[in-house]
Amino acid sequence: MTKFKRTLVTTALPYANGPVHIGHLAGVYVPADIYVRYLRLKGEDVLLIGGSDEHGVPITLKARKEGITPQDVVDKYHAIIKDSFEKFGISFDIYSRTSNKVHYDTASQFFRTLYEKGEFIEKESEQYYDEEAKQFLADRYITGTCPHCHKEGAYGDQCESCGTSLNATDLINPKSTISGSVPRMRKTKHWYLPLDKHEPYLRQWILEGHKEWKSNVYGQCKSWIDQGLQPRAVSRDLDWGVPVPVDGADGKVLYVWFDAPIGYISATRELTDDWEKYWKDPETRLLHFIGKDNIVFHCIVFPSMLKAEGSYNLPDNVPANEFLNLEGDKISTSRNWAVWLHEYLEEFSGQQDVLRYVLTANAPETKDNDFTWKDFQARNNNELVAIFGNFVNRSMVLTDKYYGGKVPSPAEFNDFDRETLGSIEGIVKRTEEALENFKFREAVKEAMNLARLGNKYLADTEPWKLIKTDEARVATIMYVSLQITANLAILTEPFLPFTADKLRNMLNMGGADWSLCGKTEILKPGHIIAEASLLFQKIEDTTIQLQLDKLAASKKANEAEAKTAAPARENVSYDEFTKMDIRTGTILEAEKVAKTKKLLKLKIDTGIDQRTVVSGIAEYFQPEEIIGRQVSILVNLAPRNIKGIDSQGMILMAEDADGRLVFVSPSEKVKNGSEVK
RNA sequence: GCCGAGGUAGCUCAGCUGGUUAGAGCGCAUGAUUCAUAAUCAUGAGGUCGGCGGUUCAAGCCCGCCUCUCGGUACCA
Repeated sequence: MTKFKRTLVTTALPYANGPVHIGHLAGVYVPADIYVRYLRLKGEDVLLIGGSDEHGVPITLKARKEGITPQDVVDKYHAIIKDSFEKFGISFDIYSRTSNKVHYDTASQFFRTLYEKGEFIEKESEQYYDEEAKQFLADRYITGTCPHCHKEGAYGDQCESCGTSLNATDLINPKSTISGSVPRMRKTKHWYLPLDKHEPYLRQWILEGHKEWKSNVYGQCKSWIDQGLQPRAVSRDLDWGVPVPVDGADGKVLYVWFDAPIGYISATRELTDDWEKYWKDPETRLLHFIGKDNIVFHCIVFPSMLKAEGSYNLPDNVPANEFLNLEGDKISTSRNWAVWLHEYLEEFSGQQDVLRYVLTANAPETKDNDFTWKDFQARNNNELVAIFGNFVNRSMVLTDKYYGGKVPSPAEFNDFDRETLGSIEGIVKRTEEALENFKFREAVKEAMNLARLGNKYLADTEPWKLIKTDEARVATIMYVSLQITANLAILTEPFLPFTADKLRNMLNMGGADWSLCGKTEILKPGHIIAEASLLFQKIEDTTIQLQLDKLAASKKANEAEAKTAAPARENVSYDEFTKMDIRTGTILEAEKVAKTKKLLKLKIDTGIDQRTVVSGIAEYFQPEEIIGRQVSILVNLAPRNIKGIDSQGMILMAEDADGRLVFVSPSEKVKNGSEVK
């Protein structure tokens, strides 16, 4: 750390098509905020940069669906997100957005520099074009029948029914969602960033130069680099985003992944004229706080961009976290399985620090973690209330009772006093060390140990007994207790800023100064402290139950939705139907296709012949259990080679709401080759 | 299948380059205590460190095989 004079911390830009939830907070913003607050308290030069990511196709889709403009969508969510962060005390130096003019300028300029340096490859490819709307169609703008499960309404990039990721060109009967017309293939030109060109550098820089990165980050990078990097398109045919700033690029914008990380730079520019010092001076340390889904962008792609540009620093570390689950299930925006920050702020008004604490103590630092309301309650009641809040309250109430709220003059310290005061420094040191290594879970636990120390000190010295016999001794005890309390008011500031602030007010001690941390005469004898009020409140079972009920309702709504059958497809004529030759057949042999997860190779007696069919059912059936089974098979489907095997036909399956596959078979045994009609 | 990250006490997690009886917090039990939001403090119970095999004087840590979870990737006619 000594080689750096200042630090620039960026936080992943939340996508402005919805509000933010506890997963965002736990993985990125709370750890970044803790880190930055700590550095600031130490008087270091540090900036915390954030902003909303406001481009990309999902936002345009959402706008279309709601009949408003993309700008309306991002305005709405940017405001909600920004407000949530502010209220949770995420101390951004700036929280900006990528629809700003500064960002357009910065991103264009960045693109132009790379363009002029010849850092891009130009490639032409064929893509769907909507002739009515006169625009190219992003994958998401195309719907059609899924080539896998044959459900209608699959998107060009993914079928939501079977979950398969698709190429738009694979869709059967593609349709533009913009005009409803049938799109045509048309040539289009795009620019690509040749990541492969940067591979040797990345290999050296990360795999040799940054072995200290977290194992999840390092391993992920190694995996990507070893798999071989491909050129990545940096532009798209779309009208929402930063226009590609070269001639002949009408209707093209920067692809969102290229545009978004430049948002970090734009935001810094917007904040200060001195921005280059933070981005280009090698004595500045660049840190990206992100979730694990962003590792490849921040460790491979963005550094390649910065390297290609030539004048920027590359990140010194990328402390990425894993994911937070909620009550055992993946957090999901679309399924409304989340604790939304704007809702928490209303339902737990004034209790931001409780959530900050729980998310820090249980942060997904090394693996995915689970957030449960029961744990939330327990940590509040047993740790914040019982250990921290209680100790502070005890020392202050006793001081008030015995000394009218005035810090007493200590008599001589005995060994136990000295030992207690002496161990403060160690706690501070261990907290600092954990913080500097991005081990926030450990850091907050260590900070809480200071309150534990206080409770033990009081229990062992028992001033409430001594007050009757040895007043001088009590003065010393209260003095020591108050010094611990004062230390807590500084030490907990990065984690629990609202509480620490309240505590410092109670102690009349002004702003936090980290250099006092570990000192044992922060509050001088005679100093007047204010009246004690409780730092934390107990959370009752009923409050927790309310939250659990809310989640249960969400789950129920999801289930109801899953039960609704998809609407019927477009009518077909009888002739069209009879083109499909479906027969009954019997499975003679079955074996797993090597090196695949889902595929079984089946030999079917169709009554006409014996043929081989590859079927994606291995996740639901063991080969031996289906031999002899009668099935329905589409026998005149054009053959296709899958994993080196010619598959001649398709077994018909019914898919249950949970994705489980079930054979569609005759209810009684019939002759093989019987027609299904 | 391949790549990556994990699998350590009921729960959440530490365990440095392999080295004495494997640790912490919460929960649980018992005792102490009453200044404090029935909070606190002490003590204790509880683990074949995912499984099997190997290297070593010595393995949670190294090697091989297997298994489960999460992520990436291939595959689903």
